Amino acid sequence: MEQPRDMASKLSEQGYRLTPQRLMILSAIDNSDNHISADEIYAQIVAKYPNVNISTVYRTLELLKRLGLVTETDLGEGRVRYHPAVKGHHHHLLCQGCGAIIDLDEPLLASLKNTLLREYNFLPDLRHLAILGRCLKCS
Amino acid sequence: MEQPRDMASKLSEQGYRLTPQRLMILSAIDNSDNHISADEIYAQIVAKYPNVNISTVYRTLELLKRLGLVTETDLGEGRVRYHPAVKGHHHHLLCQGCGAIIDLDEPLLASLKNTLLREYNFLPDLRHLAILGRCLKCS
DNA sequence: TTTACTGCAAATCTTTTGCATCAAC
DNA sequence: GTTGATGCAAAAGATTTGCAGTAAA
Repeated sequence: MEQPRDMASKLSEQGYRLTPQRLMILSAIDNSDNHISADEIYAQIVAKYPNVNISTVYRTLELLKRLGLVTETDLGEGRVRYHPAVKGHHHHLLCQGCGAIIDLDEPLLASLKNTLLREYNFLPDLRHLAILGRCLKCS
Repeated sequence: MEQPRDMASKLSEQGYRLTPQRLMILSAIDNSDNHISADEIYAQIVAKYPNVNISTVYRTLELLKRLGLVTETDLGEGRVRYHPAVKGHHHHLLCQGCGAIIDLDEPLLASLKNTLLREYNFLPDLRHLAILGRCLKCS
């Protein structure tokens, strides 16, 4: 199995410049346990490097998306969250009581995928699926 | 089976006023085949009644949501869509190629719901679920 | 040296809100 | 006549963009 090269190497391999801003954005994304939003990335960086701009964060996220290095998830919060594509695709259970985000394993939805293909001729992209509801504590 | 009374009657029964703006908003929602967004409702009304304001649309949608008369769906378009609750809950397949919205029947996801309950102690609210992907033509 | 990348400011887009007026009841 | 609903204008929050200067290669 090939060791996944890190995002910075992939950027420079493709001819994109490795600026300090990009490196900080990459590490913020990579170090985040949960999925991180643009302004969380920004806040984390501004703390150490006060004159980065949030538009740089958005432009970098746009680039990483285009290159398939990060994955975007819309949890219906009115903002979008990102996480590294190499960490694999998750499905998300978002508790509307306490806000907990539970990651779901990929195979669980395989049968749903098959059903949709078979009965609706629809090829779902389940990589960014988010399911809202309530966890045990909150229900 | 009780005949579902229309949204206007329910509003006035609950002591809310039936203004012409509200009636036009209600009929826009009710006549829309697909799920309709706030600015689509607004555009439709302004055509005939040029001095309605979009904030009235938002305030009415907020009210209808609170009363359970309309249902909100976030298809990840950066805006929210609405449809009458009496038309039942749908699950949505959104084709990212051609934009088609395919409605899915409720029972289809029953087994998913059961699995999430059993294995994750999570009670999903599947009423507003949207699944992105590609239809036969576009895949 | 070249030109991709950045910071800044301003624009966009959706949704929300304060406030004085207006109209449904 | 009351008070809830509206229009207007402005604010808010996320994201995008134009532009001139800067720095990675």
